[in-house]
Amino acid sequence: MAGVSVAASVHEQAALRLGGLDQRYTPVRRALVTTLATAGRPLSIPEILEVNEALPQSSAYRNVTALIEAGVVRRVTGVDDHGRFELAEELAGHHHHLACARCGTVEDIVPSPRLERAMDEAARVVAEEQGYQVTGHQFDLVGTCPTCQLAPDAPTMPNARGAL
Amino acid sequence: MAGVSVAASVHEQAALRLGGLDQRYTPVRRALVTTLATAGRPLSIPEILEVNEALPQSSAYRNVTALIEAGVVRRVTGVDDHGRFELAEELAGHHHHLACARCGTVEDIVPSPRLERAMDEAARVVAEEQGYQVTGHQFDLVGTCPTCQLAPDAPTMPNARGAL
DNA sequence: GTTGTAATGAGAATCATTCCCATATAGTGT
DNA sequence: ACACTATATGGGAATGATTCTCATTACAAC
Repeated sequence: MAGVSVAASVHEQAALRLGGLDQRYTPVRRALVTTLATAGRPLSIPEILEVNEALPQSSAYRNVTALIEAGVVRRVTGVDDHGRFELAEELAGHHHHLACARCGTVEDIVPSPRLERAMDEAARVVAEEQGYQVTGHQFDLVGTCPTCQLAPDAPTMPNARGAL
Repeated sequence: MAGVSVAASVHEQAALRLGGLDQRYTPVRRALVTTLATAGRPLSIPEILEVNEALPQSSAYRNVTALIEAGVVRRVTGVDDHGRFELAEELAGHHHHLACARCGTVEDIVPSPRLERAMDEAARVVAEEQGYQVTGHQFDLVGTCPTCQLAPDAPTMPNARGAL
């Protein structure tokens, strides 16, 4: 556990999926995967750049996009407009999110199997009624995080425009 | 829109909530509320401008923001980055969304009471574990809409940028 | 009507994200 | 190792949505 404590399978999967598109698993991409894998929550590009100081913005965007196309990463939309990114569920496991309406932070949560089943079923039924082909669902909770609960009363933060 | 078949109570509520913040329920704001109320799905600013041709962009953004602050409108984030807007649940009723991963369109759906109850419960449990104060949830389905299913394979549609 | 406050609209400014392109690097075959 | 070709990189310019600025206008209360 010197530098990176990321399961080897994650990197293998990433390399494999990129390879399928004739794309390489370069150092920059490996760094991105490592960053996302160790974060435990979806990160925005600015947050990724904070962790990888030498990484140019354009490379971050370009490679996150490449990883998304390869199915290694997925984009999460939270309370604000910032794109946030996390490893695809096949690599990180299925889970949901808890977003703070004040500061915009998003955390991972794991729902009960029962709820999960109910949601899957509901998804199928409702979507088929509309003629959609369902490819996934998103169940996100919105609230106020412990930190922001303590803060006096910042007016719902600059970021957190009209969340639920 | 002429005859405007929007429940009077919606406008009353809007006026009331704006009034509470010393803000007026002006013609522009009324037009926005009417547009959103009759759409039946969340609209992006470009879409709103399409319906209200004479409306300047800056007024649209400014007033949507004002309506959000007054609790009349809420922002919805779908598959792409476009902000989409709809009437607050207190005015339009609680519901969820079905988003097309291709073109980004978002439709309203009404889930079963059973699922709704399960989600509320799960929300409470999970959030309390994390010390959050839950204020709401969001259950969105992602899929491919009937129209996009027919299209060969446009790579995530041009819509992702402009209006619908 | 006068006065004060809020609203409007046109355009400038901001900010995240994407695009462009010249250079660097990995992978492959020799 | 050598050359060759495709992909990746990074710096900066371009794009596009959203926000801000400000002079002007409309409304409400006096």
